[in-house]
Amino acid sequence: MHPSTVSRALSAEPGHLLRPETRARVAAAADRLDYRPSAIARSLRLQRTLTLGMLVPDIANTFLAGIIKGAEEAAHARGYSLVLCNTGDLAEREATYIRVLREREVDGVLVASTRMADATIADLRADGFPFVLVNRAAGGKDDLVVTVDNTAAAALVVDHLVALGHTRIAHVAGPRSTTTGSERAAGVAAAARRHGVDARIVEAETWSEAAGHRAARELFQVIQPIWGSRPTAVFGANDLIALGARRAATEARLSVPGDLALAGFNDTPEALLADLTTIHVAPEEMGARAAGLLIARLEGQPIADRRVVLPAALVVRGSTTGAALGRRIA
Amino acid sequence: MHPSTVSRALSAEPGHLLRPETRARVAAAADRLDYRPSAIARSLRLQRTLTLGMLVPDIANTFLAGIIKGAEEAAHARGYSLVLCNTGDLAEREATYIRVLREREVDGVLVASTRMADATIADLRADGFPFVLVNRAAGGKDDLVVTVDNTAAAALVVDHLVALGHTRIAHVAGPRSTTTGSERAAGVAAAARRHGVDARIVEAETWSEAAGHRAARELFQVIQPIWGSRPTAVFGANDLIALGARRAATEARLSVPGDLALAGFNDTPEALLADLTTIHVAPEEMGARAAGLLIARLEGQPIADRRVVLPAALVVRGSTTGAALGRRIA
DNA sequence: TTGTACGCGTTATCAA
DNA sequence: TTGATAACGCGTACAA
Repeated sequence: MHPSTVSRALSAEPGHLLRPETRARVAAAADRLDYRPSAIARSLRLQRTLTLGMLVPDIANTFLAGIIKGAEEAAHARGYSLVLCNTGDLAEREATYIRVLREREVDGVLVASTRMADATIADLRADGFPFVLVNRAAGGKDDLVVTVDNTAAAALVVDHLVALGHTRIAHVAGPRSTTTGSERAAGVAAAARRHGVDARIVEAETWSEAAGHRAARELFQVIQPIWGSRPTAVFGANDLIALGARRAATEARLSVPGDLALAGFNDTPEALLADLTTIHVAPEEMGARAAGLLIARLEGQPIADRRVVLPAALVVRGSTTGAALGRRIA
Repeated sequence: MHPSTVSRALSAEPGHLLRPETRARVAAAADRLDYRPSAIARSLRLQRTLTLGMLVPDIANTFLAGIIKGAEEAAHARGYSLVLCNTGDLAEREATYIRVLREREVDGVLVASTRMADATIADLRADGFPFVLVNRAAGGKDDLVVTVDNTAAAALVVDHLVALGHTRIAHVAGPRSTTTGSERAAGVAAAARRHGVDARIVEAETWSEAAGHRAARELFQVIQPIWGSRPTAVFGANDLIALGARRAATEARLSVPGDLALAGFNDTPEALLADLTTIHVAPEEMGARAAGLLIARLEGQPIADRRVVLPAALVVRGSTTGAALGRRIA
């Protein structure tokens, strides 16, 4: 049996002419010896690995886990594997991972990391290395992006709170160094201005419950005295931050929604548990779309939209009943 | 410049004798051309990919996400990458993924999948393919395993409930087809027998909140009438199942912990949110230990313990105050 | 329809 | 100390 014949027999390409008998003989032998063609050797020859890299700030974040899940599923369905990299949103680790992934010659990368140093991403762009940005804004106009309209979604929350009658709204923003953090904060500011209501913005250091807690505690202790009276509503830039704010509120003897309305962003399982009003985004679809976009790019398929903006809808739950305003709404 | 010289210059191996000048010249050129050695070609030559596969039933499960995070971190620290595979605990997908991973010649696999068909794992064993089982029991005596003592941990929960005075305890078990599910159920049964208390066990179809809800609803509707009086405590085989049970309880107009004590397993962030008594396990350490064990095996390092059993401690929270028994405990 | 020859980019070995 | 050579396992152009 000759290697090239085996290769042809096992190839999915219909272009190869060989008689059924030979093909069958190869299949039988392969089965008997449980022969596995080496993807490594194939990658070396074809100059593609059918592998994608994925940069994520925190796997343990349930929203990001959903994105990963969707991406992995979509990638696998198209014959691609996914190499997962947890960056902790640290620029240094991001750069290291990008280097590792490129040495391993992944065909492209999905970047869900928000704090990605512009330099690193600019390198990718300059080198023409295929990538898709997920759940974060683009640097360049030509980048492939799957995201939500953070500014508009944040405004939805403010609209909702204002409709309930709130006029003093605090926003615990995500890190300003992240694209999502600054976009959502901008959305809050713009909407508040439009409604003519008062909004104060404090910044959480990270996208975690703990950082939300710290920032909200500072809000209640520092901002509130300056503001004069306390906010009647707090909007956390993601669900975790909102939950941290809830803990700080509890410590300040403020009940939710009795004394304080509370809203988050992402509609993670935690938001449902905590009965939190939030912005619903479909993470698995986001991941799947991103992987699909990257693979389309890799395989030279036509790309309709370079920027996919997924819908983001307000989900109203018990944490914003208006009870903080004297039960305006039952 | 000659390829082998470049290889030697860029190699980390200290065994290579070459003069500093040459080394510097290579480094300079590599830098100028931003040359990246091909990990693919190296893998082909060295017959190892420095890549691990990881089989997980559900990335979106926060406990598993923690395991993945720990494993990825540990792997990366040792120079390995991690290919993530989400199996949904489906035997067919597990088999497919194993095939893909072996074709890609990953050096070994971490198996956190609980429902892994014995046939597939037996294949790995028979072929001498390196693997480590994480958070699930071993099939074979010689397998490498990182787990907790599920039986003992489940007994801890029963001990706690009995100490509070509960005598009718219901366990919403995980799927019997999973090793963790059956071990925890066995632990409950044994502990109940030892204490001479009544325990009923129902089975959730999956490790999800929804399945926990369904099973608990059945518990309240079917088992309870048979039992005569309702259980005063429900122990879910993981936190999600417990939260599903809580929802079913709420629907049955039972308050927690007023009418019903509730406990879970894993101490996920959700358990903290829901103030759930649970068994604390350190998922990141579990993942890290598993990756470490696998890499030690791959690199021929001595292995002290083939079976690592991590500590599992009871964390008592508000969901089991004894209020269900007329506030035996304040 | 099948066989032959070559190259993908490394690194180990041997020769210089 | 460095250069030359072979081999890892595959896919493909070309020859037979």
